[in-house]
Amino acid sequence: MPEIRVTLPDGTSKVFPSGATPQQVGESISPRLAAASLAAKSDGGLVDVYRPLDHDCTLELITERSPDALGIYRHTCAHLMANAVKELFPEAKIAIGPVIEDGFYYDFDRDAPFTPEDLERIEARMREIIARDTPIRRQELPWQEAKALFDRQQEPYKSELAYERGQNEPVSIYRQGAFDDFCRGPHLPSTGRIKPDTFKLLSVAGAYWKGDEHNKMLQRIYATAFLSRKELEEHLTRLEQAKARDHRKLGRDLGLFMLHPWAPASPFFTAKGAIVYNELVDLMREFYREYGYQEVITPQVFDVELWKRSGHYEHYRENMFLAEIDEREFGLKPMNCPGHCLLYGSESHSYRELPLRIADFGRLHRYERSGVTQGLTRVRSFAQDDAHIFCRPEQIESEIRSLFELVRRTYEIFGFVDPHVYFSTRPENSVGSDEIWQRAEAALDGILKAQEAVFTVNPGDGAFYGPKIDFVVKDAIGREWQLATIQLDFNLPERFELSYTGPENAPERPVMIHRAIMGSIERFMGVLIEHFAGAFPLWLAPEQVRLLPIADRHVAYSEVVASRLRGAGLRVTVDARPEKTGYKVREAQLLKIPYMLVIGDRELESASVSLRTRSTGDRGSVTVDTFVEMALRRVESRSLELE
RNA sequence: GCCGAUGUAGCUCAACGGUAGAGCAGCGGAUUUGUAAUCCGUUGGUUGGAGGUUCAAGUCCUCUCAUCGGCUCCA
Repeated sequence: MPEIRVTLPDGTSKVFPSGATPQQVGESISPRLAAASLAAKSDGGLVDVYRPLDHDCTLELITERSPDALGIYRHTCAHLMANAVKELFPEAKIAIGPVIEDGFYYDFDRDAPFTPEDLERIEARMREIIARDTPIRRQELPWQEAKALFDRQQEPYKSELAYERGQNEPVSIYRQGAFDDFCRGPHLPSTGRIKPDTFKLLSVAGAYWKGDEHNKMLQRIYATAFLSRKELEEHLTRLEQAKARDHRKLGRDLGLFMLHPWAPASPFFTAKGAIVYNELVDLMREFYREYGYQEVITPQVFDVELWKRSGHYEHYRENMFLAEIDEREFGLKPMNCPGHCLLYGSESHSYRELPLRIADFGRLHRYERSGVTQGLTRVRSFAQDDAHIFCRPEQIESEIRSLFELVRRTYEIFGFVDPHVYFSTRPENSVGSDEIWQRAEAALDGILKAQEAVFTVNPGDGAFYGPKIDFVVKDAIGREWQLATIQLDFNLPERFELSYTGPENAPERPVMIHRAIMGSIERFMGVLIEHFAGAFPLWLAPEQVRLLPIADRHVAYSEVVASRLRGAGLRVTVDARPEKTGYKVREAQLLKIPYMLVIGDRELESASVSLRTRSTGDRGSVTVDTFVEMALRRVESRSLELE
């Protein structure tokens, strides 16, 4: 009998008869290891524990401790769920069921929708199938046979997949009892290996077959699973906590913004919310002074001639608010760039003026399809910390380098330390010469590498007019939000025939850099609310200090202190209601007001205040001067700390 | 836009097809209070909107609007 040599992770190797399984290899090391193995990794590829090994190879048994374990476990859970659905609803057709970041899902085609009660039944049936401890077995077969099998089972989606995948690779199916699934594997060796209290079905959602909106909409069941009950519970707790810092809930509870059905997806900022909003804008204005930007104000409504010239009428019209007035068609601006091109083009420019950095906080309106809008993070009416830099090609690199610094410095203030960077390169359908694209991409690439930034390349995902860099941060619920964007544009200057006079006294074409650091102020604020769970750093807090006089006789002194603080530029209120201190403290805490100053007889006598911070509670007595000095220092440095 | 869910007082939630309610908030009064809820009283609603079924609709049906979870989209 032929023999094979199996090399283990510790470097040792053993000889086994050909056809030995990872399971058997494991048993030769330790029966406990074999029993704990979910799957195995051989020559870098994942295999089932019962898959015969037929040549010399490396082998690593995958236990729960392995990083590959969770994915395999979840994938087997997905099959288990589909198995249960088919038993309960034989008419449902199975589509695909992949593992995702926090769990897995499975798509089904069925006329009747799945109800929450159905989910409970499915979960219960999954546990029954676990109790049966049905073996799960892999079978490799020619794609024609796989397709024929699924045709017999009237599973059109699986049949289609078998046909498509079979053209390029060998195919396999996994069978557990009467349930067959088209799958690459590997899987746990039996349904009994899933622990019955480690998964949970979460929700039902519509999803198009193959993600194409022209295809049929299927029903997707989202679920999650972990290797232990404890981890599952921790995950569910995290979801609960995320809900508590949802900016839509906090926005209402803290009185920051509201929405009205008559202005769908267009937030109203209250006086408090507007304070936060304007502090964000002021921060950018401060940077603009330092970085040499000039701020402009441009119109909201333009004749569509502008949008035809810019290309928006052709490429962006479905996202624009259009209106016909006086037999003329107008469009509300969705972006500032075309307006800035008109501004640039309205006078002649010398190369000596460049780079020209034109900033604009103008309101933008984009018609977002109903169903895609969300709180502050996806809206129809918003402003960006938008700017367009008109420069010479050789200035691109230093401008972008400086933008990187600006992004880093801005995000640092909020404690966003690791935005993910995406670099999108030239798409198929693009404008501009090869030479200038190469230069643009090389510049971006060089800068990214020089920054030692970790970045992901999205080949061919750039704008048609130039490559772009996006910065993405994660919010409290793990959703990723694109904030900053930097785009190189050779197209609009061409379309608007922009020029400047070069050193040779000849007209030259400027390059445009579109850039936003916060992105949309609305979205940025939404992300910030979640990031801080509503507890804004002092400089952003709408109400920075609340004075809490203990009794009526302390109110007058409290007003004196309040005037002193207001005079120093702090945002202060006095809670003079005849309530107990505990009541006032509770309310101030719930509003996440950074500082509470309790004022009673002792403070009155010593011209002091008793300081309480929202984060650490009672800090004892300080003089008013000491408090003002400390608070101002925190505001001016935009500190994230309160003391 | 598509699939599904939800919509009752400012907020959180009740109400079998049979008289729309509670707590908190608000308002009035009492209380003068030392670091997360003092007590009493009280206002508040075209049950998102429009139709329909029924003796009777918050409840059932149709349409519509908004929001939520996804899909698609997201220069």
